[in-house]
Amino acid sequence: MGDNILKESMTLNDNALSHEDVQEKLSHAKKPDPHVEALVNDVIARVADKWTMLILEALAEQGKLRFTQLARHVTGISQKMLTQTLRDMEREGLVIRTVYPVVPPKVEYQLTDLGLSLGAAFCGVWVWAEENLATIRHARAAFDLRKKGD
Amino acid sequence: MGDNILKESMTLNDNALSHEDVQEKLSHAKKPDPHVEALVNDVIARVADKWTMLILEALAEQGKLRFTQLARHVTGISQKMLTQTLRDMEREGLVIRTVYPVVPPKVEYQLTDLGLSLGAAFCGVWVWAEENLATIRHARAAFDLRKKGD
DNA sequence: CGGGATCCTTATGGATACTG
DNA sequence: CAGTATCCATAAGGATCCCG
Repeated sequence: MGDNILKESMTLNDNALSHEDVQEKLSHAKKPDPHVEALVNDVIARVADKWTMLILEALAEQGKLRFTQLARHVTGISQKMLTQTLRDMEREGLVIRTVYPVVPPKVEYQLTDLGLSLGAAFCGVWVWAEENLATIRHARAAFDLRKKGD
Repeated sequence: MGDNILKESMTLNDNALSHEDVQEKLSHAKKPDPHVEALVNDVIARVADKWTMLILEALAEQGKLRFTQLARHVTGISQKMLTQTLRDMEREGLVIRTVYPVVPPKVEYQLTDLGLSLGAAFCGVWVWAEENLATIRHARAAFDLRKKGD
C-alpha cells in the first residue's frame, strides 16, 4: 500500500482528459466558503515560495540534512534566506530542527509528516515541470518572436 | 474515464503512508541531472508565484474570464500585477488572450491545455492546504508560544 | 558550525493619471 | 474596458562581520 504515490500523480498529466473534463473537476473542487478561501490562499502563498519549495525538495530527497549540507543542496541560496525560510517552515510545522549540544554546533533538519505530505502534494507539480520544460521554452520563444514583430 | 482526478490527488494525503514510504518515493522521483534540475527549479519558481496561482485557480474554476472579472475573482490584486502576471502566463503558454475588436474593448482569458494541466498538478496542493489549515494554525500558535518563553 | 545583527541594494508592487 | 506609463514606498534579499 502506498507504493504508487508517484504513479498516481503522474496520471494527472498523462491520461487523456479532455479540456472540459479537467475543468469540470477543478471548478467543483472547492466550496466557495469566502472565509476559508482567504486562509487557504494565505497558506498557499507562504508555502509556494521559491526557497521553501527547493528546501522541501532537498529534504524530501535526502531525508535529513545539516545546515551547511542544506546550503549546498539548495543552489544559490544565501545563508540568510536559508535560516529565515527554515524558521518559517519550522513555524508552520513543516520541519523539525534538532540541535545537538556539541562543539562545534550540529543542527539537523528533517521534514515532519506534514512537510512530507506537502512534498507529496507538490510532487505533481515537479513532475509537471519536468515534463513540460520543452513546451514552456518553446512557448516563450514563440511569444518573444511574436512581440518583436509587433 | 478521467472522472477521478480529484480522488486520486486526495489519496496523496489520506492513505496511511509511513514516513519512510513516502520519502522513499520522493527520493527516487528525479534523476539528478544537474542541468535539467536548474531549469525545473526556474520554471517552478516562476509558476509558483502567489498571483499566478490565484489567477490559475480562478480561470480553472470559471473557465473563461474578462480582465475586470478576473480582477474581482482574484481578491486584492492590483491591475498592474494582474496585467503583468497575465502577460507572463501568456508567455509561458499557460493562458490564451483573446482580443475582440469592439468598443469598448473586450479581452478574454482562458487556460491553455498546458495551463489546465498545471492546474491539475496544483490540485493536490490546494487540497493539501485545505485539509491542513487547522494543523498549520495550531503549529504556528505552538511555535510562537515556545518563542515567547524563550 | 550555525547562525544573529547590520547595512545596503534591488526587486516588488501599490497608487495615480492618462489613453485608444 | 483594458490596459500603459510613471512615481514612489516597502519588502525581499545579498554581503559582510561577529559570536557562542
